[in-house]
Amino acid sequence: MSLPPTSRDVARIAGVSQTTVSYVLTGKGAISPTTRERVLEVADSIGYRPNLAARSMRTRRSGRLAVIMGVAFDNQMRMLNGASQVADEAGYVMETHSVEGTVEDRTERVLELAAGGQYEGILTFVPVLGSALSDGRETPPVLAATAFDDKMRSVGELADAGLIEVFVRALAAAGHRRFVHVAGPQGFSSARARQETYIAAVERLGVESLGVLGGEWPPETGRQAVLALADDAPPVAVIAANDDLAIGALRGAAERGWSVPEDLVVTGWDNARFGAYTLPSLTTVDVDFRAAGSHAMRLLVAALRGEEPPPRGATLQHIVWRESTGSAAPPD
Amino acid sequence: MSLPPTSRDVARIAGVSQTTVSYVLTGKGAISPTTRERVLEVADSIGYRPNLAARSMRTRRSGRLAVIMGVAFDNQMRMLNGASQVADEAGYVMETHSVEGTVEDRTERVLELAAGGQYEGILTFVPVLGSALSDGRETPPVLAATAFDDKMRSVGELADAGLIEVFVRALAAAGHRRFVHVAGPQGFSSARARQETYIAAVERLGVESLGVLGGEWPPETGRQAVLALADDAPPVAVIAANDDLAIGALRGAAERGWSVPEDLVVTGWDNARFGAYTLPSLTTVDVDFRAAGSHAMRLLVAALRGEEPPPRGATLQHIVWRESTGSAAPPD
DNA sequence: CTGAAAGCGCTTACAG
DNA sequence: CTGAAAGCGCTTACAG
Repeated sequence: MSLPPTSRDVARIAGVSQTTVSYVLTGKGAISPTTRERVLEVADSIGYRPNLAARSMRTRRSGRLAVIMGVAFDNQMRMLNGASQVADEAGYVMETHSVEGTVEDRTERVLELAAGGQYEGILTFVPVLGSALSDGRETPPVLAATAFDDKMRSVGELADAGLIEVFVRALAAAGHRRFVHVAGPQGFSSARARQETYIAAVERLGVESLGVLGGEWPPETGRQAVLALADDAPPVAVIAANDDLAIGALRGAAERGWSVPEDLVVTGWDNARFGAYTLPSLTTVDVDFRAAGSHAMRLLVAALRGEEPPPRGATLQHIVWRESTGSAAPPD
Repeated sequence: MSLPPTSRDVARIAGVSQTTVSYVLTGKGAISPTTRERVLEVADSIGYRPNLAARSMRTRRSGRLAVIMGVAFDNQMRMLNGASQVADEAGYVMETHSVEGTVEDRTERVLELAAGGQYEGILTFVPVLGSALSDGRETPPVLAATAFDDKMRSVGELADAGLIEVFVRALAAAGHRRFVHVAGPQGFSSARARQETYIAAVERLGVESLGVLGGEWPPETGRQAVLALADDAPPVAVIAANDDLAIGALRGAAERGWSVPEDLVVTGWDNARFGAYTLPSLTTVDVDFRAAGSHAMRLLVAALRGEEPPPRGATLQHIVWRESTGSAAPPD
């Protein structure tokens, strides 16, 4: 139960000053190879590891970046991967914090973290109030990697729902005249954007819409949406807000004896792992969450260095046409 | 770009000592309501927030717990939920760190975190060398919430593969005589345990095994495994190491014109969201990852308080029988 | 009820 | 090439 060794212990044992130990460990100063060797040996033998809190208090540099995550989104893992790699390459350690509660709770938590002096920069994957986000050269910078409502700044790629219109257009071109949207919860700007894009698209193309169903993310919602359709609904095109809803819709169709893609076609969103293996396989939108995470972290690192924000790079979304939409060809 | 306010700033503006500010903010000492009020007001007005690094250095208590995660496992999110809630209730802040690299890299990272002085306890969801784990009353305690190999201590529930034998037994009782296992990567003790349990079970029951295929987690591996079976393999029971492999197997069966559950039956593991909606729906093992996370965190909190480790509670796994195994009844 | 002072474990001018 | 000393922002005996 003894206390962990400090740099002072190393110094004493090695017969040098604390200064020398510090120089050896940080690689600064000019230390003779002999001394250096001895210090390293002692440090290793007594298992010395620097106390990061003390170091960061002194240097006002923690070398640490925080990512704020919600607790329930699988896709965050992929964004995390991308962000983590960029942070690594930039020489930062990235930590993640999970937050729950209301948007006010989450905002408060982010403010605490920002003021806690332990992070040089913060990236949030969950929505917080705009008041918590940086707009200038504040320290530490706080950036959001997701878009949820108009009060928040955001990198925004993930809320882009333009491909919904491409779905509707391509299916209309393939002869479909009747559509329905199975929406996600409207608290998510991604879900809202998809719904709005759907509504605008059916109107613009002059095809019939049986309306907007759903409103939650789980597959059961997709299943129920299809079970709720009128018996004479087919042929109908189901535009689902994500792949979970879409697989639920496939199941619902089978339960009603409707075959896909003859009676019903289905599109999803997210390119979940299972989508290529459903029966029939699922047409969807591949979202490069990893790239979204990378890009968000790159923005943070650029802000940290006072550099220009890097350009967006290639688009993060593209349609993956599979069996659930039959022969609806990509429009080109 | 000005520095954040310190407790010294608050003291100066409020016309009191730093001591008084500290007492007000920590709720210790006996401060008059008037003074208390004024300090709080000033602190709020200048947006003061305590520097946690300084506080923790002084108190040697950070109130913070770290969870170490790998980057690629969806199920971790659920474990995190459970752990987070327990930490919260126990009055700790929980942070997560993502680690990559070899087991040595990860071990080193855990050791750094343990020695960094910023956490009162550490829980790892990814395998690390046993040398990084606590066995006694070390500070901070480091516990593992997952079992990967014999060198590591672990809470272990997640590596329990006993239900594989229940699958084999129930399917044999329903008349199945030919089995095959689609394994996960053997670097995971969960995958290895399932494979070993499978091998022991087919042997004990005297049923035929077509062998062990697979060796990776993605659905494509499951599909390939079924495509690799001999034409005269059916009727065959496919015991897959997880649901991703199982949905791949379903797809492979369809591609070969084999119907499920007539020609082929399939079992999965994990109770993924999609499993109730595949065609046919998937028999699987529901794993209460949230409870596993809760329990692991409870163990950590108990260690922190010097209390006895809490008992395991109810089992975390149970079979969910669905369509992919036909009429194989649970052996109640 | 309040304050002066010490010290947590580091790093970094500065002096030699 | 090395060391003595100051100080990062807090908390906490201790004194009054």
